[in-house]
Amino acid sequence: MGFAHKQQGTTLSLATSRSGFSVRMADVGRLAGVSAMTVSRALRDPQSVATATLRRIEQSIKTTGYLPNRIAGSLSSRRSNVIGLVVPSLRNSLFAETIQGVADALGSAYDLMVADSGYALKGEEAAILAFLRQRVCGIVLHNTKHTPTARRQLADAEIPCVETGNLIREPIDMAVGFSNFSAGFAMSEYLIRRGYRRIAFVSLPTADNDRAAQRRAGFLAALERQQMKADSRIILETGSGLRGGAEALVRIMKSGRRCDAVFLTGDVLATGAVLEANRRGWKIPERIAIAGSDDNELQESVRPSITSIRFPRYEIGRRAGAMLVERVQGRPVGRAIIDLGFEIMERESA
Amino acid sequence: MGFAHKQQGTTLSLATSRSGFSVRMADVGRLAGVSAMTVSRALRDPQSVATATLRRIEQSIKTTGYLPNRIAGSLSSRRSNVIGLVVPSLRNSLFAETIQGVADALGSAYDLMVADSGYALKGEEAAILAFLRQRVCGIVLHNTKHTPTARRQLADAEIPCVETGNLIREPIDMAVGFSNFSAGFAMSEYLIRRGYRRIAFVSLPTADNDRAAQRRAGFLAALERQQMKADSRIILETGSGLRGGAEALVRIMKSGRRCDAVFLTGDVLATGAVLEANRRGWKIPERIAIAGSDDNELQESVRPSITSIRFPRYEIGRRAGAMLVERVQGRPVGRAIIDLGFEIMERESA
DNA sequence: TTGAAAGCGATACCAG
DNA sequence: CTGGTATCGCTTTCAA
Repeated sequence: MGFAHKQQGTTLSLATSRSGFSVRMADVGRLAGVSAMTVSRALRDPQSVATATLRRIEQSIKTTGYLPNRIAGSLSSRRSNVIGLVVPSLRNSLFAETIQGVADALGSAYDLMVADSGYALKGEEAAILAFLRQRVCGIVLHNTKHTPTARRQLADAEIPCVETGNLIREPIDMAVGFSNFSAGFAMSEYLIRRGYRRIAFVSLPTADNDRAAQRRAGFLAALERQQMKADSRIILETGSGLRGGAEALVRIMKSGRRCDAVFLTGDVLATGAVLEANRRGWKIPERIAIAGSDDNELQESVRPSITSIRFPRYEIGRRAGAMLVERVQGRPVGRAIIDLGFEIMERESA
Repeated sequence: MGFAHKQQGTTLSLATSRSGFSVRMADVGRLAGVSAMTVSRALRDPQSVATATLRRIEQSIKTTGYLPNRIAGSLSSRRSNVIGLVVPSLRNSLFAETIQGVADALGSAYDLMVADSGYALKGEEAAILAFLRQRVCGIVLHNTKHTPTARRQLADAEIPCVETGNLIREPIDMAVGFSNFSAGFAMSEYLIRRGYRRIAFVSLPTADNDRAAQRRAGFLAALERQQMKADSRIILETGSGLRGGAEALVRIMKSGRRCDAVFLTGDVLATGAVLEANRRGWKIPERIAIAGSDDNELQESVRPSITSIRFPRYEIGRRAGAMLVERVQGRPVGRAIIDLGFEIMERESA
């Protein structure tokens, strides 16, 4: 139900009748012998109030159990303290890292609203509109591809916005992330350096996934640079989850194509492949080497442990949140595009 | 920065000068030849407005790009459309399931604010206070243990509140979850039924974790019922993560105590134990059987696959969200305590 | 079916 | 250092 249900009497019998919920600034002030205005100041800039007054106000807040009404404050100041975050999915632990990073960066001064796009551009657009109606003071998007409407609304709103994940050249406002192209390129080079010559590539469907598409592009670019030609028969897309990785590996091994390594990028594909290889008795990396991405504790613990790319997802969230806060507070932010890079974790599988 | 930065002229040059952000209801009304009041009605209850008027208003909204200001609406109606959710951690995929469930239940009519308690009661209290300041219209807590202050504030606030997870007898308001005691009991009985006689128990530290404590209590109760006495030397607590499970298993195996099965409950402990057993060549379940909880895709895919308890975390979130919405909308909610149970997934490891 | 007036509970701005 | 007054943009309430 709504808030402030109690009767709104004009007098205030202290610390008894009302819950802190329906106490207003004026009530706190009355008890402290000052106006609501002074209470407001005391709360937001204690320095600007005489110490004696401040003490009385603090006491008054305690006895009344006053809880500031941020809705009123936001309306009045035309500025909320809520930040909105849109991720493709709330249940995916990849994004969970970033969410936690953003939350940590906000601290106690800002609150976090979240929504998932359901991996759909239209979903993201809807979430953005909902946030704008709530007059969030900043937005973090996990993605750099958006509908035209979303871009326009965001620009019109004139609130700071950070796009995270796949770095692009022309962010709406700010961006922090890494280059999927570089990541694909780097892993490809790593495998070549290790002596692998017939490398398969597996990703989630690239049609609606610019990250996967760019990693593949990077992968191919690295091959080309080494004068190696890609075998399109062992470049595939697969479903998500451990199963997706397992199936892809089987398809490759049964394809009849020569292949000494597989780079599976995205989600837990590589783990699925390793588990499947273990089940079938295919020796890793002797029979087939395996490399992955989106590193996590599991890839480190499974046997053989998986060589993979680590993306700084938590750090991305933190930086995004921090940049937003800086901007909201009017402080200038340095570079508007931050590349946090990635790291190749060398392990047993490749 | 804040919202509505543009100049607030009194006249409105259509669809040109202003962004939808600084268009107010009155502006929309003026263009449609009605008052702001009628626009408000059209938005919240289209039926109550003449169809011709409605059409003009819709048109006007489109051309002006009007975006309702929920802050003003909430202040005026003394009722927001934001729901607050507190989880121990945002990065843990266990809670991510519940978060997604809540978000899905809210649909597009409500927005979701999240905060993490950092696994601390004080942290939860702080998050609750922040939500109350934002005047959320309902709260979901992932946990049933709270500080006295938190309980009091929540009760005073008189907003609906759902506690999820470990079921308790006396919820602040509503509760949905499962019994950790029953879960521990059930798995214990399962193992006994399968013929195991010397069963070890591993959990995260129970000191600040009522769920773990209750699962252990359930485990012990089941042994007792079978006249089996527990061997306190193989009842341990361990750190979190795959490593925690691995270490616990090693401690048990090297303890010199007889032991034919281990029930590791919480997080990914069981998976860690299985991977460690594989590394050391301890045959599962012949040498040692292993059972877990918090089932996930991984436990199903690892070899041997892990027998474990599946908790309906997504469903819990959904129900919690749905109950909240019902209550916020003033509809009566049936039972205030819902037990969604759990399921034992029989697999190869025990 | 529609509108005018009076809030909602804070903050901005200007005085004192 | 403190207070009065006018908003902020919408909804409630009552009247037409």
